[in-house]
Amino acid sequence: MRSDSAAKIRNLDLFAGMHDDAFDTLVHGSFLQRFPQGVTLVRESDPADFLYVVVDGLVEMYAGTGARETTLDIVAPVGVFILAAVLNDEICLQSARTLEPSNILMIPAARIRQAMQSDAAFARATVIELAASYRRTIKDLKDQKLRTGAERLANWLLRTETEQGGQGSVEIRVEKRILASRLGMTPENLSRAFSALKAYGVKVRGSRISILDPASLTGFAKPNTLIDTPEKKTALRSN
Amino acid sequence: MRSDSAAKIRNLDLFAGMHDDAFDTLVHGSFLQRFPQGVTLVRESDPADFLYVVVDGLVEMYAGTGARETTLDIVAPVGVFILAAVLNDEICLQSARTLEPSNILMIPAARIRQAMQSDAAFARATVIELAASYRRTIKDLKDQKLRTGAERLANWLLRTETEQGGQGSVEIRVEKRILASRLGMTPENLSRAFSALKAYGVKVRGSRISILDPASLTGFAKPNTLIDTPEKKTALRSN
DNA sequence: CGCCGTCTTGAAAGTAGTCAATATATGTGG
DNA sequence: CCACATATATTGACTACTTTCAAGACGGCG
Repeated sequence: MRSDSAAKIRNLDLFAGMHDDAFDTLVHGSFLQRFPQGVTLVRESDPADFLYVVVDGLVEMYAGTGARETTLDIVAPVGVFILAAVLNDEICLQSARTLEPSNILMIPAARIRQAMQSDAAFARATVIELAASYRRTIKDLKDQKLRTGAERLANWLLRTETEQGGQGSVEIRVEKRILASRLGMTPENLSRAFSALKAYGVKVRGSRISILDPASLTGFAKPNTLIDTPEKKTALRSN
Repeated sequence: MRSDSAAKIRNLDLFAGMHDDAFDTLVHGSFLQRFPQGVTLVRESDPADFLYVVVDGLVEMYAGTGARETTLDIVAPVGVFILAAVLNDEICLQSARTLEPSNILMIPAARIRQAMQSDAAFARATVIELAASYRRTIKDLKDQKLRTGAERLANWLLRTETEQGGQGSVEIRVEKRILASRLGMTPENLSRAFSALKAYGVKVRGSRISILDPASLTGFAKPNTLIDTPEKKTALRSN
């Protein structure tokens, strides 16, 4: 593993408090591997044999039933996924595929569970990260149950604008059909939602969205602290 | 605290592995209190000062934005709620109110966090319970994003029939408007969903639902293992 | 009994999904 | 560099699903 990658991972909240030897044990059994775009890393109902860390790239978490399919999360560096399944030695509830060429660290599940036993700091960090991921999912559920598609989009735009530095515009980093799925709607419906937001000063040019009248958009979106405020810890996704 | 209540709590997966003295410390600072029906125990955006254990009764977890409101979970004995908020010392994302007269154990949040530090078995149990709760919420999110209202109801009926002993019928233990909210629909829509399920052998008489043709209902519901299978550990809810 | 809240049913409107056609990108090979 | 093939994005028409509003039915309780 290259040392900058190692440093990245070491600094993850999840691993930062670990003893050096426990961390070394974890990393020794692991693989850092490069995957091209569009590779399925995990399939739902697979046993969780590895904990995955997105070191570089972008990974989509998704799930389906027969015909329908939905995107549950998009994991950016440095993020973790299928932590919950690993900890409880259960099958995965979500599939994962790369949206870009990605560097992925794969840590054997058994080593993670072992580190939980042997390293108290790791156990505590895991609790904190797990709780944060859990709270993010509850927020997603509230977003889904309490808002219309256009409202979800409007609030996503406001959150993402802040996250991207508050420049009054948002760059969509994934295909719009994936954003649509993440927001719980069809691509057609996302297009229409963007059209509807024109009235509140939202202008679309390809993947670049301009927010010309933030006050107006906020008035429509009615953002809610208990849905739209990011959790303190951000470097984790799991299932 | 009465000794049967104490035993109940002691046997919760969350506390079962703890050392006796750590458990005693936890319980000593706690209150076991009886609340009438309809009492709000926690309001969303409150700081999480206590971990709550439902010893007897029934508690609704709900949340809202301005006008709209939705039920996120219904916690039965012996279940825990707002664990995630307690662990991360964050504000609650959900409100809680009693649906029945209930016995509730309130454990000061500081003691829980302290027990996390001092008792490794408790830390591990917390991870397992938290992961299970997290996975349940992901299942809820999938249920919500991938299914129509009638499908959610059909699958809920099949799951609940099994849970209640497989007698070919289901007893709804809460008001239908609360079930409707839990399933992500209006009361009117729940009524219509029940009507739609008549065609698959579902008969409604008050709160008693008969499943006359399980095969037919299953055919409509298309249950999915990755949504409808209960997590191994069940004695926990948190936020 | 009679009041009150819940539950059900109906009609209308709003919201979202499907299907089809067109437009816009993206990428490939000539 | 262009033409083409392919995939994504948008738009329109239609259908399906869901909510809202309103009225009536049912049921529990003083």
